Amino acid sequence: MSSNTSPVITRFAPSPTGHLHIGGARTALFAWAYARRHGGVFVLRIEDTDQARSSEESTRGILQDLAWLDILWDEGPEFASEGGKASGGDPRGVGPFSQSQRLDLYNAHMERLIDAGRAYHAFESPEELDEKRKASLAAGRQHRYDRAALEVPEQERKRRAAAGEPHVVRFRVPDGAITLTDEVLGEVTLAPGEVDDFIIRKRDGFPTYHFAVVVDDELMGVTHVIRGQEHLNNTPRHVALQEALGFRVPKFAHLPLIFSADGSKMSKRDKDKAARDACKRAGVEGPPATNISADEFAAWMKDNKRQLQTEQLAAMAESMGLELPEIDVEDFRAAGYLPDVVCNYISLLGWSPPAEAGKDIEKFDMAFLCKWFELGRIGKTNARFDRNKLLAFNNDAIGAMSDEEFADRWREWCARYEPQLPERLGADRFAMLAAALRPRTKTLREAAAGAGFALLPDDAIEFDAKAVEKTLKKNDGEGLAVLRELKPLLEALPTFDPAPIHTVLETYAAEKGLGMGKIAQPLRVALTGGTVSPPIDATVAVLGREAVVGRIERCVREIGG
RNA sequence: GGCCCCAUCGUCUAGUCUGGUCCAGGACAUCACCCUUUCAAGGUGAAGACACGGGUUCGAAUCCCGUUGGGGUCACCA
Repeated sequence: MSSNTSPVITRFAPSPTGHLHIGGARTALFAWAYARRHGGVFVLRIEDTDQARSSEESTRGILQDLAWLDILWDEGPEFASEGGKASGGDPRGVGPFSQSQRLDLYNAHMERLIDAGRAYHAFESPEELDEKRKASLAAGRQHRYDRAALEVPEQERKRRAAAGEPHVVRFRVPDGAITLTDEVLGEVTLAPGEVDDFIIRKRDGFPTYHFAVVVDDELMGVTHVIRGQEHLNNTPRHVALQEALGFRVPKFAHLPLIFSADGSKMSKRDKDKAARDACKRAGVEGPPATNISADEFAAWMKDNKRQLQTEQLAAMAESMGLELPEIDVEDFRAAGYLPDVVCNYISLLGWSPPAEAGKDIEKFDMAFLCKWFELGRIGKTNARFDRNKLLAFNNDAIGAMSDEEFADRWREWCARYEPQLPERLGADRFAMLAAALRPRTKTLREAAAGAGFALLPDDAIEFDAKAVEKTLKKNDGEGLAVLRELKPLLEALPTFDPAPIHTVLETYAAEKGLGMGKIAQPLRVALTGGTVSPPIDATVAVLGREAVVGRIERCVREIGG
């Protein structure tokens, strides 16, 4: 970086009121990439000024999700990820990074504003304001705060506030139009009177978002504010505040929003919707999970706006065999997507690499993103999230891996979501299965599902009726005959590895003048109960001699009668 | 509803700023065929868009205006 330009400082500032949403992840990714590209600093700040909704647990979850995506912050809460990489810290001494710990800082600047007459105490109750709002609405007027508090003389306002009377602090918004320049959208102007005297300190003494953001961005030296477009209308407030406080005005870049496939804004509600629709389709009348009360369920079914807890929805989905749409970063992790693929895909939502980077490049890694990311190439139009494309990318990434790497990644996934799977399989069979499954699996979860046949006890295999008919009974039971002849051949094999198994099957097929399909399919049904499994030699090898012989015997006995 | 933002294949997008090289390129999805030991994957090919209407210009996807459509936002939430 040249020495005459100030370093780039970006930040991601989530409020810890829930899980990290995939849209939030993209915001973080862009802010991170921009800082990386310019050799700058990426700060993580926790916006927990809403005491009622913020939680420590959410904060931990968000840090974990970011670390999983490998979006690591230079400054912010200290965190050691599972991979052992440390993040956070405060080399410049601009912390703490939780707003709830910065109250003194906010109050100091707030007092300056009040003393300068740019902000004032207001004593109306929330109920009072609510009534005024309703009255405006009923009269068909746009509601704006009427500055009623200013009718109380200044000295009296200060006296009452000092005496401890409950109050808020409002910013006295300057009269003129407010214009800001956005790096993505260009100039945006709000006419005079569009912004009213908004609250900057709540009754509970905490600053509102608007105030805290402005103070923190200044104190932390943030040069580029990168955030979602839903904040665009807030930005004039921030600019007005920055000017009143004598702060630098950072550059702004408002990102287009991410929508669900149906065109609505992607939100946790999508899960409620999917679950509710499923309940309606199935005609469910009582709560399908134990962590939901009957009343709660009934109210939720009736009211499309009502939301259940993530855990409740998960329990419901589990009991109904339902797949909820992925919304949170954690959802994608659980669904078996690779973090680098998720980053690759979401970076394409609203951004594309420049031509200098290469022609029509879509698949790239984090280093590429950091090398080429620029605000000027962020689009203005909202994007729909296309799970199919993400899935295709994930599939391609898995396809490009070595068997060993896939096994490692799958093992890590299993440790979190299916810990019994590698334990019961053992290292050798796990590796063998991983190699067999890798070319035909799109997600790590899918691989786990495909491993089911190897996990079941031999006598628990359920033979699919259609498969039995088609591959075993048809043509006077030619499939069963194959099984009977194959059993001793397989049993006699000196080593039970894919290669010799393959040779035996091929030799047998040649002798009988049969196609591989006539042999592999009956065997597959006998061993797995169905017609879908990894290549037959791998399927046989993974199960091992004992299980193979046992399963064939049982199949012949039960189907052959 | 007020205000603000946006508008290229079904979807994500390249191209728009610096009009002509664009009868618009890529990717995902779709369809067809090939391959095949199931399921996938893979290969080849096809179909598919400049929202509409006015300007400006020799020439507009690209510039201007309007219409329509979509979205965001209107809290003592962030």
